[in-house]
Amino acid sequence: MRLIALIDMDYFFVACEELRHREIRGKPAVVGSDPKREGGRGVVMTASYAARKFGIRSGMPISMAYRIKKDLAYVPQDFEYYEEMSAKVMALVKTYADKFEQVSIDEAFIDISKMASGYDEALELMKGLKKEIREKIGLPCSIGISVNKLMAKMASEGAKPDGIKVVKEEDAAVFLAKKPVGELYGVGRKTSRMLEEFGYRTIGDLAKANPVVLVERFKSYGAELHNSANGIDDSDVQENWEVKSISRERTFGRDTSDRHEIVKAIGDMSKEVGEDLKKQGFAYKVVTIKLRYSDFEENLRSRSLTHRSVDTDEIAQVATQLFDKYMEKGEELRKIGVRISNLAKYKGQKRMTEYA
DNA sequence: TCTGGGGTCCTAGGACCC
DNA sequence: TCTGGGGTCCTAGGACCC
Repeated sequence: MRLIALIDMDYFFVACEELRHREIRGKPAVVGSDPKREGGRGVVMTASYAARKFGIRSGMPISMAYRIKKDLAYVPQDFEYYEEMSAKVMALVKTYADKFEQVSIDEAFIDISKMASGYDEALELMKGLKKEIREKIGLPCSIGISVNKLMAKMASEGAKPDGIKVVKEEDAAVFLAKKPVGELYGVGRKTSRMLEEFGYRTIGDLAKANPVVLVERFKSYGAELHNSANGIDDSDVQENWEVKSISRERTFGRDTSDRHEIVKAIGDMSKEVGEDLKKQGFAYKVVTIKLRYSDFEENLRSRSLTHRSVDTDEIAQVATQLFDKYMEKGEELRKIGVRISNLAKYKGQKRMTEYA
């Protein structure tokens, strides 16, 4: 039997800010853009539990949060600081793992099949990890323990906030059955609406559904849905994960069609993308720009280079060419983005042609 | 209510080659 | 004159997650 845990940091960005701003501890606070800044565009990235009591949620427009509660503590995001804190947490988590996979800035799966011989030992082990994160770093987290990644993730949702939950293999079906389909990992708004239209309201409904019918209705995704609803997931904790793309995007303070302003933004973002590329030692092949217009219509335009490149100046050149070629004249842009992809490790000694 | 930024994975049509 | 498949790459878009 496998034993997998998901460590999920609680309200991570705000929790990090509470460490260095004692005055907001336990208070309603959010990390996100400044609602009083020009335009006031942006969303709540993280809300403290005290803020959630007022109905404030992450992803909510910051202007809406401001309407609900003007005297929230609005803290601007500081990703470098969160990355630093994340690295400290992840270093600790690794010491408790046979296998370790970081899935986001504040979440990681670990395989503890060898470190623990059963659910009880796994629970004791994770209590130790949780205590150490709290004492050495000062941050709260929630931990889910089960027999695969999917169930560990689902268990962690039930552990929040600041808890640990074990879901044994034999209890998985009951644990999932009554939850709405939208709570199943991998089911978002669109799919959950479609599922409900077909009459699948709970995860249990989906689990009992005929898989053949699900495949008819959702193609290959149908089979996956059926497995997930039954708590089945054979995927491994992936240790050697490599980044596949690097991107930056920026929303303008107000919509613009000013070429100078846009090209400047493309240049700035291309530079940042290029710096990341160098830091991580990759070569890239594809440059993509993302255009979001005033009406939220979004277009991607990309070009593949003939060879993999490490030339960071070329990112801005290609991105600007794409912009000039595809930007619809007279339209106003809300957001512009630059991405490089089709990455491969680049080792300085080798000649470029080997990466073609 | 009016909507960020960083990612991943999947699908699908067309081009091109054998 | 009309007709195959298979494989791979390119491009665009969509859904999802945190």
